[in-house]
Amino acid sequence: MQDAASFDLSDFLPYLLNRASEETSLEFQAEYKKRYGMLRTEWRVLFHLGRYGEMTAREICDRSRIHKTKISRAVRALQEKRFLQRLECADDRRHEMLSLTKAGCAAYDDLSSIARRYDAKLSAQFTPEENETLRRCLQAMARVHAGGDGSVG
Amino acid sequence: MQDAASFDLSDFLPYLLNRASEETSLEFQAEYKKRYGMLRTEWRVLFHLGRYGEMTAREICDRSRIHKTKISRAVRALQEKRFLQRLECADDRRHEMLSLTKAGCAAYDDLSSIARRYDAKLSAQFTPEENETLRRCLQAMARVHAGGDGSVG
DNA sequence: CCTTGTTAGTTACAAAATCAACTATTACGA
DNA sequence: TCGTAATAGTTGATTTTGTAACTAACAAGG
Repeated sequence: MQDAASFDLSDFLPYLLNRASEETSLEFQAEYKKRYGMLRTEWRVLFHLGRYGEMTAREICDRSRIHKTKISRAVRALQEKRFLQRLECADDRRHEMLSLTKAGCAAYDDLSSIARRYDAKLSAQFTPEENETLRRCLQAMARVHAGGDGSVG
Repeated sequence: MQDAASFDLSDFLPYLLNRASEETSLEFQAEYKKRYGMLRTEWRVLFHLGRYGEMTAREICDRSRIHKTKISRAVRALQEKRFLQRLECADDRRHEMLSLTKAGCAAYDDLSSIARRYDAKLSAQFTPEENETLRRCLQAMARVHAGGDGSVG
């Protein structure tokens, strides 16, 4: 244990990331939980559909890196809440196009505006340069692909 | 959904943090899982004891912000793996002092050196300034207290 | 001392995540 | 066109977590 004396848990990036993630998630999680009874995966699926338009479960998987079983259950839960609808594709009946209902769009509008305000509040404690660096580093580690296209349809 | 068109999921800090956290955890998680059959909480408890010396479950709770039930279960699991031992305090029998066994220390040495190498690898993709900023921002959001004392005992 | 309150830690039960196996549909190659 | 493989998605069994209720030990006031 001697040579590790200089290594503190708060110096370990995965730990810091995890702690920051959990702290910042809590406050926002309360919103979609309390207001819509949503789970985290449900919120994410809702967000993907609201932000990027209709897509299949598979596409949400690829973009979000959430496992397909979680997606499957979240989709069903959102459907039961009448927030999304499924439309079987005629050309390949393995696919189902998912899209938000009116109620789903309303929930998305509501939650995404809360998200934006919360993000602004978090960012406010840092300078623009710090924010820029922070997000760049996080994106590098997260391997986020979500923005890398134009399929906003 | 119109006014949210400018708000991308990859701009949302809690999301980015969560994604970066999960990505970076995976690789390291594989180590303590594969080599010692440990869960994340077990690794953290091990780390706290290895790094900061013997302490009670309560102290680990306070430092790590992990819930006491998780600590309780992790402690039992580590004990069953013969990585830690409990010693009831004579003056207050509600407390138990936890400390690592020889095998626990060995596991800590092994894993913490892997952790340090992995951290170095992650950091290597950024400049020193970026790293400094990244860690400062993360610590601000994580409200990490772990380093704020001298009780290395 | 005996009630009331507090702290440390555990346990029980419900909710959720994970992993593997499964169905249904399409694609491809001999 | 028949058999094999691949893809999309679901379901079930097992783990893991979270919430809340619980036990045990101490503290403090009457």
